[in-house]
Amino acid sequence: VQHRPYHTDPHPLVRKLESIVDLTAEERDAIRALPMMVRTLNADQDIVREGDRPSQCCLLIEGMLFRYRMLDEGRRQILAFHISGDVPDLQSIHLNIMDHSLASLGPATVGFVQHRDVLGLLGRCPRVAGALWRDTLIDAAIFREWMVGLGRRDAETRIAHLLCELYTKMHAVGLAKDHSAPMPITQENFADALGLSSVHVNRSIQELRAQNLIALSRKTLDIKNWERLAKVGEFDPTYLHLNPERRPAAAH
Amino acid sequence: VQHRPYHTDPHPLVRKLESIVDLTAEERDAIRALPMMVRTLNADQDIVREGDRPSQCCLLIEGMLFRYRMLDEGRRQILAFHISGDVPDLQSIHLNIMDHSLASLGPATVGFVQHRDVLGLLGRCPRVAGALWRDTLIDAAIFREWMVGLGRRDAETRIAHLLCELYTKMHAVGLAKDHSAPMPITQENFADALGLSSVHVNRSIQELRAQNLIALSRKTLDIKNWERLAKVGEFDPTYLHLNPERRPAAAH
DNA sequence: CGCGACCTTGAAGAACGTCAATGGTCGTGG
DNA sequence: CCACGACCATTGACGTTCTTCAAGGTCGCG
Repeated sequence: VQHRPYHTDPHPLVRKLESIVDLTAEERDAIRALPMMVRTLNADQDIVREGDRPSQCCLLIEGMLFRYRMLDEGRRQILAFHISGDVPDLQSIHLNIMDHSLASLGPATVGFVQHRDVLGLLGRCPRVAGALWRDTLIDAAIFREWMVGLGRRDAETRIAHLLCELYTKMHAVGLAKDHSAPMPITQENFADALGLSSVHVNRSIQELRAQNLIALSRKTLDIKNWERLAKVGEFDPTYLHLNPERRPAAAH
Repeated sequence: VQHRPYHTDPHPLVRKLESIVDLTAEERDAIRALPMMVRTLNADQDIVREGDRPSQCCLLIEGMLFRYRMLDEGRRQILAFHISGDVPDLQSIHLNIMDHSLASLGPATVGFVQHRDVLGLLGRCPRVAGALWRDTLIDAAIFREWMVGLGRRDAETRIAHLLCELYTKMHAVGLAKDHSAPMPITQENFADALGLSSVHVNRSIQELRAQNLIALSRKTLDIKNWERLAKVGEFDPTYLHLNPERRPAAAH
């Protein structure tokens, strides 16, 4: 567990926000000037836990994070996966108690920013505030889409949909291309995100492989047929509210 | 379908926001001064639809609304239920295309406010803006809680949880008391909200009745044993981020 | 080379869905 | 006031999807 300041380009938050709005030089500088303590995490380490009252937010620099809730008897629901540039606990600025936990998926690098510094930035840069506000609304839209899957889609469709979503999000910020994406998510993680057992996830993934839609190995996803995967997954990217030109190409 | 201005007390948005923050007289006046066109709706009428690009927001004055998404073959997922004082499509200020639809559950009265007027209010009253932001974050917290239910709870638990949530929300704004609440939600609505078939909802409700936890008839819910219902439903109201004193009394 | 983490497989059972018919209740119009 | 229709709740029989349990198998890494 190390803590150190961070001042390297490209700043992940700048990259993320510029996929939503164009920033002025001043706005970019204001973001880069945010005091941030950097910390390196191993796999499966909690960052904030349900019940905590954090005084800082967490910016994901590298790796993936996930949010989750635990129930008794080991039942777990994963609520979201996050990629570089996300601020998964931005809500803690306005809701002082955490109603879920946040942890690293694989090894990850995060930066902590004090709430007061974030609030200062939001006050000084209304357009940045707007972009972050918009981003939390997109988060909520993703929650809704997951609800649709959890409530009304079968296992194979849920998995295909999630893979399309993850690829699309990574593609939008430049973390994936050519229908290939880093994928440090185990089948048990998928199960907990999709409300399934890991056994059934395994069998459903094999279905997708058998149809030659994907290759999904230890740490990477390769989409072999984007259109058909999107069709099987009932994937319509409207809910991600991306710029059209940031969506994956329709062609295989 | 009628349209007329609205100037009556108590203003539902004032009542709702005062359950979150205390408002000054100026803030109350600013809200009451919002130009609003009132419309009366029958049951099951769409207000905005997936794909629309609205230029106004909808304030629910009386009755209940719900948000939903349709899939093919009649599959439907209800995403949220809303009560008086809610602004279910506030997000349309920042996300210009609707990714889901909004409709009335029973007969309802709503007021439409132009985006530009809402934005004016938010600019003039930062604390109102903060309260509304907080409210959309609570919405997102409710989505997460529903994801937990859809993914990891069985039918009986899901229903009990939803009933606890609805009663608690209504209680917080004074729409329910004495463990009794208006409930214009059909079993088919419950099914579409909980990711179940209406047949299975029916059988699970009968389970709850048999344990003498609830009486649920045409239009009202009576909770006969709050503690045990909350226990069966694994209900912990933390995620609603209410003032502690606005929660239902622990005693039966 | 051995250990731990993850993936894969088979068999049996539980939870939930589907289909189809019946019954209740409420408002409405004759 | 009664009869009707619409909408909703209820019931039974039967299928399907998914879970659980338990046992290997594979891969990477110290």
